[in-house]
Amino acid sequence: MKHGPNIATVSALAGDPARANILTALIGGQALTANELALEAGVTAPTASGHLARLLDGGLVAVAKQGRHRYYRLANPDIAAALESLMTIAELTDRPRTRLGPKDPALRRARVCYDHLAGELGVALFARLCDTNAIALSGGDIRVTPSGEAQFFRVGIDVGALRQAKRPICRSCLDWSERTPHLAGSLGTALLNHIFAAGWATRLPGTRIVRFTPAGERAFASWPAAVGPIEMAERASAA
Amino acid sequence: MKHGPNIATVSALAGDPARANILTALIGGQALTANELALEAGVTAPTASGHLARLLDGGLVAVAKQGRHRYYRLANPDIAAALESLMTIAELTDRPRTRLGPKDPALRRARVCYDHLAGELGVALFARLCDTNAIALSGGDIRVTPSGEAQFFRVGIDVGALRQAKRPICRSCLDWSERTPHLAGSLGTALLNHIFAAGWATRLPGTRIVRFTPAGERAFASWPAAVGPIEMAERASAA
DNA sequence: ACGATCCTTCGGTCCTCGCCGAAGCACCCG
DNA sequence: CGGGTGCTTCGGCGAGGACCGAAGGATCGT
Repeated sequence: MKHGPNIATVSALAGDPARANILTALIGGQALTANELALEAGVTAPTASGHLARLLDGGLVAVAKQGRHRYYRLANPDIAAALESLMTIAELTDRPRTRLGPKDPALRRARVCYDHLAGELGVALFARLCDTNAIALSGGDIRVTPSGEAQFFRVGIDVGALRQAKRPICRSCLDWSERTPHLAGSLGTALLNHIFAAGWATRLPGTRIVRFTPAGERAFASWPAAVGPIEMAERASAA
Repeated sequence: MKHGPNIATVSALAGDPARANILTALIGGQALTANELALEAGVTAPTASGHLARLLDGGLVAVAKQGRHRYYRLANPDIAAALESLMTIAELTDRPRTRLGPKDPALRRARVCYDHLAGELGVALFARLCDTNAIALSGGDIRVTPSGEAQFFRVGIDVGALRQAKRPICRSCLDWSERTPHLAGSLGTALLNHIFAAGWATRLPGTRIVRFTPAGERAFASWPAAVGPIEMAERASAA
């Protein structure tokens, strides 16, 4: 009567409002202390502590103690992806059609999804990478094409180096606000890091919101630049 | 302090063992009666009825009354996709490393995911379609290529007709046993229907298992169409 | 070494919710 | 129009667990 993995235990963990708030806060990607999470969840410290112990036991979060602080974070990027995927169906099924707060439009525009970019701009980036053939489907996984690798190299991202790590380079992550995928994986992380390093955007403290400067958004809109035929030839002959 | 859709309500619905069993049973794709679901969940009829009322209210399932029977089914294919995605992380985080029953290998081999094929063979099919350039990434969505459309047409699947419906043709769905996507959407449904119509496989009654005949599996292995020499050359030069 | 800060464990209260048996509708059949 | 079947509602029981205040480690600063 029951086959396959048991959904119930995991769902029950995410099913409590306080724990859901904690998990949602952690999608931001940065590790938070128990007190910060208690505040975020709207419960007292002891209550939050109990919840965190449960999440830890369930394998959804991990902890790193540093002095008298304990920094909690999601156990791995897949958890973030699953949570976003849960949000997509919550968005559909929630009865009180999501009373959207003032920050909501900004969240939908651009936000952090654990360690990569999500929202309209995240989805747009993904679409751009597809349209310029920088990435392509390959046997159920997403792959960086040779021309894409050259593109990324020109803007300072070394895909070859990313290949060393065991973590997947490209992974799709379903965007809850756009209902279409955006790019996760180590390449997604590298791209987001570049956006911050270039000063195109900053994080709104304490939220997942990514705020682009006007100039930054202009630069981002045609990034990474498509490789022209001349550069292609140069690069080919150089290699 | 809380932004975005509320995960908690949806997760709480899936967080009860009885309800989780009900939902898992419904991933099979066929609508089941309240009594069948009660049996599946291991609870009495009144209890199941209460759970179903809750799932209905939460928008996770839909019901169609037919005579004195009430047939319950998942509210839409996206729910099935989200549930499979939940299974992927349940598979990772569950403490008692998934005691696999006797049917488990068959489930992993090939199973129904609401209305399309999942498991090893489902993932293999998806990979084959990518490798033969029948489908490709396009702006965050999966698209049927012209050559793919011709391929499908040859085996009796009219993609043009599928385009009439508002339902997306291609959609990726994360496979919990393979941890890599397989094909959902109306094309995925059409492909699965073809598999049954051709007599290559049958459903094991009362389960999600799809049992291929030896001959059927051989035919399926190089389906829809072997790559012609011209396309092969194209791919070779591209790489 | 002392207080301050962060976090957890403990004890106790309260309430939600899962569960069943029995009764009540709704519908089909003879 | 009764009897049988499928499903739901009702009443009551019991357990799990969410919550907080207070107290107990652990660790830093001075």
